[in-house]
Amino acid sequence: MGTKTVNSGEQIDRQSRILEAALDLLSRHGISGVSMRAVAREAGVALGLVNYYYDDKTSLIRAALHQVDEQDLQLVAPDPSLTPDEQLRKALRRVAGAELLTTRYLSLRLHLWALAQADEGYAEINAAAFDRYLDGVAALVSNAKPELSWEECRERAADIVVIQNGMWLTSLLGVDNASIQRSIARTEEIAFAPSRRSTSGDAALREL
Amino acid sequence: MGTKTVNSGEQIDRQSRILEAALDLLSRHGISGVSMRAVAREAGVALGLVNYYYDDKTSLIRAALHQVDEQDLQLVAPDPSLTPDEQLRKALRRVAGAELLTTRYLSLRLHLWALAQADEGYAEINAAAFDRYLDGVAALVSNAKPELSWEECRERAADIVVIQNGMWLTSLLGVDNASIQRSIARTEEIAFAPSRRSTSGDAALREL
DNA sequence: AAAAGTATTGAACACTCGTTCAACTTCCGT
DNA sequence: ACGGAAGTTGAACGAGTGTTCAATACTTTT
Repeated sequence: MGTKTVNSGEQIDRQSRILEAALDLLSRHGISGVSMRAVAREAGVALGLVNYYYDDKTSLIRAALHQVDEQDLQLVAPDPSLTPDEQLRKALRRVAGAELLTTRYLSLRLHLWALAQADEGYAEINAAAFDRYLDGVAALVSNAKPELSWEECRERAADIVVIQNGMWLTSLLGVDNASIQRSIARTEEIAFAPSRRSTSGDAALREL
Repeated sequence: MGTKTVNSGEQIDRQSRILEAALDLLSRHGISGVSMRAVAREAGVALGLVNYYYDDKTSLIRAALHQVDEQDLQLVAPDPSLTPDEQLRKALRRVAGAELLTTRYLSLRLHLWALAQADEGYAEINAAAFDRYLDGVAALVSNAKPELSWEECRERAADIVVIQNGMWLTSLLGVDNASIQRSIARTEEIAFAPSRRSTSGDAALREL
C-alpha cells in the first residue's frame, strides 16, 4: 500500500531516486555535471519524469539544497535522553564522525555553498539554514551552561561554527586527521569555557 | 614600448583582460557563468581571441586557478623588513584585511575549491598550492619560534589553516565581524603558544 | 468494464556551448 | 615599401542543454 505494488525488488518511489541521483551527481561532478539527462540516467528513469516531479532544474536543486540543510540541522537537534553536557559534546564531536566526514557529504556541502554564492535564490535558503544551525548550536550551549547570557551563547556558537566550517572544508583538501581532532577539542574549549573571560593563564583572549 | 602602441587610453594587454574577465565571471556567477562567449563579452574582445590566448577552456580556468594560488602564497611570503614575530602576526591578521575579505576574493576561492573537487586535474594543482601555503605558514611559525620542531610547526600551521579556511568560508555566509576578529586572535594563540603544552590553566588541550 | 486519474516515456524544439578556421588588420624587421 | 609574423574577428559546426508535449502504460474509481 502507499507506493505502488512491487515491480521487481524495490524500484519504487522514483521521485526520491531522482533526488538522490541529483545529490550524487552534484557531489561527484559539481553543478556542471547535473544535467536533467544525467540525472535521469543515474536514476534509471526517462528524461521526462525528472521534469514531471520537479518543474524546473531550479526546483530540483532547491530540493537537494533543502534536504542537505535539514540533515545539517539534525546534527544539533536536542536529544532528551542525554544530559545537556553530553548533548553538546556529542554534537560537537559528530562533525568529525564517519557519517559526516565522507567525501560525498563534504563535497555536497561545498558545491551547495558555491551554488548559493552564485545564485541569489539559493543564497537566501542557505543563509536561513545557516542561521537556524547557529541557533541550534547556541541553544545547546545555553542548555549546557545556563549561566551564560543568550548573546554570549550566540557568540560562542559563531566561533564554533567558524572552526567547524574550517574542518569541513579543510578535510576535503587533505589535512591530516590529527588536526581535525585538535580542532574539535578547540570547539569544546570554546563551548565549555568559564563564564566571561578565559582562565587565569596567559592564553586568555586579548581583545584586539 | 613592449606592449603595443596606445590605441585609445589603455586597452592593451588583452590576454590579461581576458583572464581578469574570467576571474570576475567565476567569482560572480560560478563556473556555469564562465562561458567563452561571456568571457569575451566581459573582456570586450571577440570570441576567437579567447581561444587564441588559451587553447582550451580548461587552460583558461587553470590560469585563473594558478593566479589565485600565487596570490594566496604571497600572503605568507617572508618580509625581511620585519622581525619574525611581526611577520607571523602580520600574516595571520592579513586574512581579515580589506584586500582579502572581499566578496570577490572569497567567492573566487570558494568556486575554485568546488571546481577542484569536481575535476581531477584542478584538484592536483589545488592540493599542491595548499601544501605550499601550509609550508609557508609553518615556516613563519618556525622563524618566530625557533625552539619548536619542524613537525610541531606543521601541526600548528595545519590548525591555523583550519581556522583561516573557516573564516574565509563563514564570512561569506554572513557571520559578524567580531567573530572573525576572535578567530584571528585564536590563530595567534596557536602560533605563539608556549612550547609543548598549553598553559597551566584548565584550558589545556586534552588529547582525546 | 468503462472511465478517470496518475505515472512514464522519448521525440522534438529552440538555445547555448566549446572549438575551428578562413579572412582581415596591425605590427615590425628589412 | 614590401612581406611575413602576430593579433583579431565573427561565422560555422556538431554536441549538449532545459523544457514541452502528445502518446502510452499502469492504478484506481465508478
